[in-house]
Amino acid sequence: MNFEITAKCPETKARCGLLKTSRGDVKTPVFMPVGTRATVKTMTPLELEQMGIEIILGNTYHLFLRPGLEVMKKAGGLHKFCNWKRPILTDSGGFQVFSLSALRKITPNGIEFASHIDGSRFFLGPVESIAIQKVLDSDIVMAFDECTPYPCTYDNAVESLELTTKWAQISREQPLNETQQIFGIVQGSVYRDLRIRAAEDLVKIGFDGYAIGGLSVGESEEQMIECLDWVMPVLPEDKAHYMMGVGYPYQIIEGIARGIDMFDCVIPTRLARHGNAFMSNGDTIPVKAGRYAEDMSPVDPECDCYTCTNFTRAYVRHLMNVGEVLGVRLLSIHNMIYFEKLMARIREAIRTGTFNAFRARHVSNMPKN
RNA sequence: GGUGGGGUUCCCGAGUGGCCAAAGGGGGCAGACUGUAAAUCUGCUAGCUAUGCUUUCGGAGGUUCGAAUCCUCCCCCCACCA
Repeated sequence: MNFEITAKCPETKARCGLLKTSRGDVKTPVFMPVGTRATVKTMTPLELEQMGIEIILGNTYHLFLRPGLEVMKKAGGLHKFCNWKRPILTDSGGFQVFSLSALRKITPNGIEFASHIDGSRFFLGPVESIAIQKVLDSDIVMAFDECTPYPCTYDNAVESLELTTKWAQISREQPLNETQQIFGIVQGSVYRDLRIRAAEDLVKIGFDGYAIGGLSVGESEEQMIECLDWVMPVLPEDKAHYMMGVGYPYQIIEGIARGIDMFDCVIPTRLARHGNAFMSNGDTIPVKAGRYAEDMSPVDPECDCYTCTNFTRAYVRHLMNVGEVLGVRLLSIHNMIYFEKLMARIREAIRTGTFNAFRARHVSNMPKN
């Protein structure tokens, strides 16, 4: 068993668990920082470890293009290359099918990409993606899927899902290193029957864990939650559930309430680079804005991270304003710790049976749309 | 002292008779960001009693229906020569 449930919320589907990998266990619910190009932008592995980060992401598409497989082989895999000793989950490149849609051509066996760097052509399908992830030697491999865009007609969603399911089967059949696990990805856009069928087909194939993809691509908050409500009852309870690409704190909390164990999102690091900081209640403030130019209070008065205990909003705003990299780093440190501590608080709330109350306190932060 | 070049909106800088409140940068301000083509992108940036009017292109005059653009004088800056 690669997943063990250690506590359950009496009122919701939330649970605490341990995701077991050969490079260590991961306490869930977990937020996984995104390290697309073999780095969680601006952060050192030591800093991440000290924050309590137990698993990060890497990306098949980006690492395949640069530095390329020869370098990865010579380095002895992604862990050694970037000196991260804890688990790594690699995304399959399926999201790039979505985000780089202008540069691709879909075929039955995969995607013909024009590299966003130099335009050179290459092919990425389930066979290629898994083979690359085998070289990367990530602990959790993701099946190669097509991240369906939104909006999407029913017919297009059917067509897309058929490919994703076929590719899931092929992905599952590819050889992996002994220590590697592989997760399947539920697509199906915002259509109930497609989402349910997608989940059922993946369960039939049988994966080490199950992800829900194709969310936070433009659909409403309600639609995102609805998809979880359709899919979660179909997924095996004793496997890890991963909500891909999500999200904001209130979205994470709602996901956990529905039985999600794993999340990843660029939000903490990207917003940091763009000058925004998370507050303890889940809101963000634009620290780089002129209104903070003379604000001598900490970025978040309730936070005890290195940034908040040593520097003022005025200083961070100044650094951002003049383009000093330290501003970006200080905000990245703060936002990363905010997310890690949010997850720790949630795990504690689940263990002590107070998760639903915790959740209620965060509901007010949900935007109305 | 002589010769040449130049002074433009917060800054740099384009414009050399009407399509100019004046390109483009920068700076400033606001917003966006969800399995990272993102330390990025978008919008606004003279004033007003606002489908129009007022002030603005070193200063003062002038030519013209009309001037940032042409003419005269003045002030200042830069380069080279003495």
